[in-house]
Amino acid sequence: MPRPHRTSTTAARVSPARPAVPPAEIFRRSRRDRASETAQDYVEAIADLTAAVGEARVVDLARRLGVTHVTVNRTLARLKRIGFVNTKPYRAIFLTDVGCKLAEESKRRHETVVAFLRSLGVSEKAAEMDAEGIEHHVSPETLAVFERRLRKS
Amino acid sequence: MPRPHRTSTTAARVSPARPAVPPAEIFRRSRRDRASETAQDYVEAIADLTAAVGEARVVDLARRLGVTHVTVNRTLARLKRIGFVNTKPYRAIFLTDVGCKLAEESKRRHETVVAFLRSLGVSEKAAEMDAEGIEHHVSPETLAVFERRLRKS
DNA sequence: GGAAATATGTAGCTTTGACTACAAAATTAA
DNA sequence: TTAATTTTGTAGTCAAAGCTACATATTTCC
Repeated sequence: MPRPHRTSTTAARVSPARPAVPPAEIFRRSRRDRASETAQDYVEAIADLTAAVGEARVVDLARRLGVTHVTVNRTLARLKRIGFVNTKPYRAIFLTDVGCKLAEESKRRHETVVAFLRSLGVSEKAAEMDAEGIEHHVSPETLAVFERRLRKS
Repeated sequence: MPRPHRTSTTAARVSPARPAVPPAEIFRRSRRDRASETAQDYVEAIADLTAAVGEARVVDLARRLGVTHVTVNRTLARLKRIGFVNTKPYRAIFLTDVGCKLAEESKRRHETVVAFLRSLGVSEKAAEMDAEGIEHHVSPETLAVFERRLRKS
């Protein structure tokens, strides 16, 4: 016979554990972040390409992001629906004002994270690699701490 | 009339840009990381619960992770398929040796990231929140840097 | 101008992770 | 020993992000 059931409340009380930071909330935020990661990667790539070669096109994005052009198309459709980009069939992709703002924020965050890691002695390669994942999970508070540290060094 | 096409190679050459770290590779790794995040979150939660209350059960995991029990069930099926957990209907969930090892690594990484952020002056709440997302993207090199810094302080 | 090359688009499939609604098993309590 | 509660499981849906294969535009180049 299996072990006894415990009521929700009891179970919660039984594990007072350590620092006592909300439980599920943390994971919920983490998941929310994940949902916007793709959007940020795309608008950033679009901004970069536009700045570098004058326009962002599907193939360029596909190459840059390491996915097929089909995936790019599908994702762009979503970004258009959300209001981050403007697209017309067979034309270059443009950011909306909102998308542009997001791209700038993302870029700033990305650069801050890279610079911070570099300042700690992390290699350029690792800093770039890690930053790509980390940047999406850095809260304003932590970002401010990174920036302060950078100014000090 | 739309703009001229450029060949792949040309496009690549046109943007020598900054540090010159591979392009698509970075995003590919980032996506790979994302795929294993869930697994790590689950095995860590299972290990924690087992340590705290003697066993990990579906409802507990659901509460902890902030999802429904259905989601937990589906994910556990995948983790079982991959070989991280052992489950039997209506029984508690156990980690395999492999799952256990992963849980330990994850926990260590998590704690290191939290401690490192705290040492910089980030609040406990923000440190916990950010670490949950960040930990999955910290390379061994960067982790080592964090640890070295912690020992120094 | 027309053929070849390149880019873009569409159809259809897969996996993951999330959900609601409903059904069945196990535990607790009366 | 039932009845109520709680837990677990199952069916079926959805959206995101990935893919291959095929079709259509556009550009380039001879």
